[in-house]
Amino acid sequence: MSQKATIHDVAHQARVSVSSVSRALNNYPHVSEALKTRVVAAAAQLDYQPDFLAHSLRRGETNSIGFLVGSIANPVISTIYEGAAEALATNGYAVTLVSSRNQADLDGSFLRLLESRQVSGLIVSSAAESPAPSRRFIQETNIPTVMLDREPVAGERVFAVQSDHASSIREAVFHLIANGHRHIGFIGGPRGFYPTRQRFRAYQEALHEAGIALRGELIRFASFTEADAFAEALLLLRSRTLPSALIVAGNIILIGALQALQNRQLRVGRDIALVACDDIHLTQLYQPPVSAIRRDLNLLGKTAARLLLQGIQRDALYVNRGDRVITLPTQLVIRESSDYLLEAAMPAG
Amino acid sequence: MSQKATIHDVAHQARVSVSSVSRALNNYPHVSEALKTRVVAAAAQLDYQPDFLAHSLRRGETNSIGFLVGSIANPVISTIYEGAAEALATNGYAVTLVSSRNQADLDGSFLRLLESRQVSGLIVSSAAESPAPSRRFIQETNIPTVMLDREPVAGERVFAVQSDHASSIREAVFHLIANGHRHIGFIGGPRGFYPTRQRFRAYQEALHEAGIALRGELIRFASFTEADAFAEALLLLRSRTLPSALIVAGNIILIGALQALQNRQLRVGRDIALVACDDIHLTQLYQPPVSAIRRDLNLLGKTAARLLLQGIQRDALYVNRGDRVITLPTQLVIRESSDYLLEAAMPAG
DNA sequence: ACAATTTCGGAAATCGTTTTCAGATTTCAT
DNA sequence: ATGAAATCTGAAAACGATTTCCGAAATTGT
Repeated sequence: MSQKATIHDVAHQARVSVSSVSRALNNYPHVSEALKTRVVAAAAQLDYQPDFLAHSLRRGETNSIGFLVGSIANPVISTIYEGAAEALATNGYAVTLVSSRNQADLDGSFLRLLESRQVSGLIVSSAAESPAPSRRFIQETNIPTVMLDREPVAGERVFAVQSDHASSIREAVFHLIANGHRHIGFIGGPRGFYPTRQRFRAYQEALHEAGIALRGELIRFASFTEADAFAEALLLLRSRTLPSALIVAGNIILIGALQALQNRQLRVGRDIALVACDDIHLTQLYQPPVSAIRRDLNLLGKTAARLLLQGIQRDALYVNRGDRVITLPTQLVIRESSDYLLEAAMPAG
Repeated sequence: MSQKATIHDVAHQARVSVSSVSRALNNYPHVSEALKTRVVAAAAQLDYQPDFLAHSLRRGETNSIGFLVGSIANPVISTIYEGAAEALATNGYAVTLVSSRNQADLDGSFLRLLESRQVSGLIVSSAAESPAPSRRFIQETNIPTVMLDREPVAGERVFAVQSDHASSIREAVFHLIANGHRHIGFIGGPRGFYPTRQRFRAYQEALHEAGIALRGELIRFASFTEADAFAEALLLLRSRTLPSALIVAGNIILIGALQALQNRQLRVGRDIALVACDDIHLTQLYQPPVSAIRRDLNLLGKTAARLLLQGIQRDALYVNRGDRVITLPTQLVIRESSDYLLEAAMPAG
């Protein structure tokens, strides 16, 4: 059968040299119309596609992006991915996706894999935090990198897209307080995890401003598994003082929390108020619908892609830190799960 | 700074020729221990990593897999992906993921993109069906391909992993009938879509066997969007004869169906029985919990990966059709949404 | 008409590997 | 000791593109 046509075949067909073919096809200056049309015709006739590997080897650029996630089965991450992938695809980039299965210790080796594949840029949304080898890698590599909802490491070519978790958490806390709640529980993800830190700090600050003392027994942190979230939620719901409201920081955590609430036979929106982070199908369809903090995940992905492409193109241009971190807004959507006044236990001493 | 070390640097360092380095590192036969240790030492010292592009160009193999999906934000697909990706990663393959955003007309160009990237194999889970250009591509390409839950096209090197939708749908229909239902509605995905066809056929056959006539007004097909599923479900629920039970074929469809049920103020598990396909978090946490057809999605992905790697390795070996299509079991999980007897309208004349 | 400039085309080098080929060395049997 | 076979090694040719370099041709200016 017809082997794949090479540039030599095209050159032969068009009766010109290989270099002329290359120039004509990559529209270089100083190439006559006549030659150009002849070459394009020949290329079309032979259905010539430049060899990707040879092209990249010579050019030193692969036109592909490495994307590291903790788990693509997480709906938040997969939606971000879709946004980024669309923007990247329209710019001619393909993306190599690797999942570390929420095992932070694998991040480093996956990043090295991507580096060895010579990706032109990196988008990172893995679990690893602070003094992890993967962060050192990002700091030291020369590959432009965008971190998703993470504290960006130092580095000229490290960018970040974050969500403004804090303001919506504040809003949620004040919303609950306004509805009469004083015992507001909090279940977060891992403590080292950037969104968890942001959310928890906002929770603390808002309570402090409202003059409500923090109660350690109403605060729990879980890992990234539903099972663990379930266990922590259960512990929380068994604490001496049952909270009248609960803030659940993260979509996986929400699963575990709902399981725990059902297990304890607590009716959401009656026995306990619930506010979730990440507005997913589940929060909208649950009975009663669950208040949630919404953000435009698709935009988040698109923004990451845009930032990365800039970082790749302006190879040498200096970009100051202000432009290297973008924070997108969030929005509290109040639904039945928390939209009621707490009758009992008004501070009537 | 230290440019990346090449094989020449290693050769120089070890005072041997480049070809010897290559042989030593790729442990070829007939290479002396002395030379080998010298080379490994030099390589380690220079932190030498073979250049991926040069390697692939020469070897004619990229050790990467192309993965085409309609949408990775679909939790079923992303779970399958995770399963496949893990198996592929442990075998040294990276995967390039492309999403056609459920636009079947884009499939062809994405497949060509993957081909031009010279992937060693393809896993395809796109929407496109029957006489689509993308199917012709798969039929004609020389790249080993695994189709996920699709009717495989003809071709020596085309494999498929499917789920046994039919048996669980039958079981579901009989379960509903046993509980007293006679008006059982069905909402499927696109008609050309393989899982829909399988499910619908089983639905038809089961009703037929039970001697219940099909009612066209209780059957609807939706596209892949929730909005459309919602619209179709609403139409169904407004039909002259309200169904007492509903089978919902697919997780996106389920979203729309639940919206429609809530919109019509029909209580699941009381006013209407519900059986969903795909057992996702939503079905388990919904109140009441929703009966669902469960399958091991991770295994599905792993199986696809295994099949593909076989197809890549046994380059010339003939594999007969029986071994090219694998069907995995499904399982009906009955929950409160359908686990009750229909009191009214017993056939008591 | 001649020199100076610009435009264009082709041979060859390059990217960093793997692999072929053949020459050199060693092992082994006789 | 000698020839054949087995083992080791290095030079050079791939892989398929891009890019440099140089000379030929065409254009321009005087």
